[in-house]
Amino acid sequence: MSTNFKQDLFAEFARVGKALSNGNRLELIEFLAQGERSVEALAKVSGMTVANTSQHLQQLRQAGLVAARKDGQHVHYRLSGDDVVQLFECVRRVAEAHLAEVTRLVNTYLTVKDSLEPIPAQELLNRARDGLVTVIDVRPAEEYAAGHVPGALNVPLSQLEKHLADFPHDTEVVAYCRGPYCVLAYDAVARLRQGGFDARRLEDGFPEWKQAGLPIETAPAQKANE
Amino acid sequence: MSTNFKQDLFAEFARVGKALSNGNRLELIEFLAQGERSVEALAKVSGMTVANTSQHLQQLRQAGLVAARKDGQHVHYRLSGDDVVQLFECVRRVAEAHLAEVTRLVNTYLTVKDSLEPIPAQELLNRARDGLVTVIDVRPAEEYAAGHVPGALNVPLSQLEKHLADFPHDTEVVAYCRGPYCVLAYDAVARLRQGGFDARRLEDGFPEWKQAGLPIETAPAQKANE
DNA sequence: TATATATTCAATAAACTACTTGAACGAAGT
DNA sequence: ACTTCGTTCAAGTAGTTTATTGAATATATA
Repeated sequence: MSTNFKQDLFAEFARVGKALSNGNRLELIEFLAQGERSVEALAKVSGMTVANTSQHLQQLRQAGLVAARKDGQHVHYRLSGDDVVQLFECVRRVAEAHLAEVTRLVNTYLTVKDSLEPIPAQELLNRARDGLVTVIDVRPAEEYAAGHVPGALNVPLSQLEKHLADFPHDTEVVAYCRGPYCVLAYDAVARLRQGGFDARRLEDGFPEWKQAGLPIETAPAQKANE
Repeated sequence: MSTNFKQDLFAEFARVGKALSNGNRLELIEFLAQGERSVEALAKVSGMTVANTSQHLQQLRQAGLVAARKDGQHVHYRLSGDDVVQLFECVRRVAEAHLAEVTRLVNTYLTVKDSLEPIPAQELLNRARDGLVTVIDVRPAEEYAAGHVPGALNVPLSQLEKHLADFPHDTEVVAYCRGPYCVLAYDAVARLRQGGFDARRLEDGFPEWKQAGLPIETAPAQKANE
């Protein structure tokens, strides 16, 4: 009886693990870490069919990781708490630390990574206070609107080209996006450097920034495309 | 190509999730959080056959969560890092917070839980410094030897009865074991209270204590069964 | 060298998971 | 009432995981 308790309990814990056991679901979690999303938006961004996406969301919900809100004919999913972001980051950190294949992948695809010397969050915060740096958020406008680093300009990657002239050449430009493995910021920094800017990438992305308890801004403070 | 990177990467992360997707494996992780163990010991404690245990350990190893050391005819497994303990605790916390079934199970089996008012780790540390409390570690001797709360007496549950007379009636007695859902400390506190002692349970167990960065003692300081 | 012990490997059946397809449902707009 | 749209459900197939069993491997002991 008391021996069943533990097994039953751990079987419940395993439901959380099971929810994390599929790459597509992890990708959904990562997108949901940016904010609430409709099924369609999640399907589009993850490259799955809508039906397939719906089923995965169902599984995430049964494991308690996401919650749904119905609004008209749309259903908006969101992570059920900040602890889920933390859990995701825990998984990522363990995989980075102990799976050789992860480091191989990172080295293969992100060869630039080392040469770009990412800037730690705390350091960016200090410099931004002194106005020594221009911060740009290269995520889509909706993700920026849901929350961003204070004072950051929203310059979606697609519009970077247009706004190159707006950036100062005398201060450093720091770009960030969805997370440490989101390629948006990598591409942005590469382009900026090509244009002669002193550009760097923020270590990690917005969810990690928020998770670390650093200040955030939810109102769209500045738009680069005024 | 850059789109494959993310999928490949997340598929790797999912291997970690997959390792966590089975209750038996989670139980193995919990035991390994106490220290190194042989396959046989793990099989015994988890109630699985040795072959079955070996296979699950294999999977944990492929996911990078455990590492093995061969010593004569024994193979000793251990967690591959403290980050794995943290990951396990993350899973547990999320399950506790978002799965109704977990709270139901806890309320069904551990009805005593609320009435025992567990003592937080930091508070215990403060009181122990002032000698206001007797701390007992009710885990088996080998787990105690691998690390324990400084100054704690090792009184395995099986020997509690014998040593009841050794405990003081004028100071509080605090018991701890493997973790928040390990029943050893519950049983010990129940027995002690029955004997008229002022007994409480430490919130969480030894792995959580260690994980919190609190001081630990590895040499067997005091034995209750001298 | 023979034998016991600890662990892993291999083969199997039963159970489960992922993805696809097409239909069903319910809310909004015409 | 009818159509459209976003989402979910249901059924089917291919592939994967689990637990069991018995054999294989390797290390120590006699």
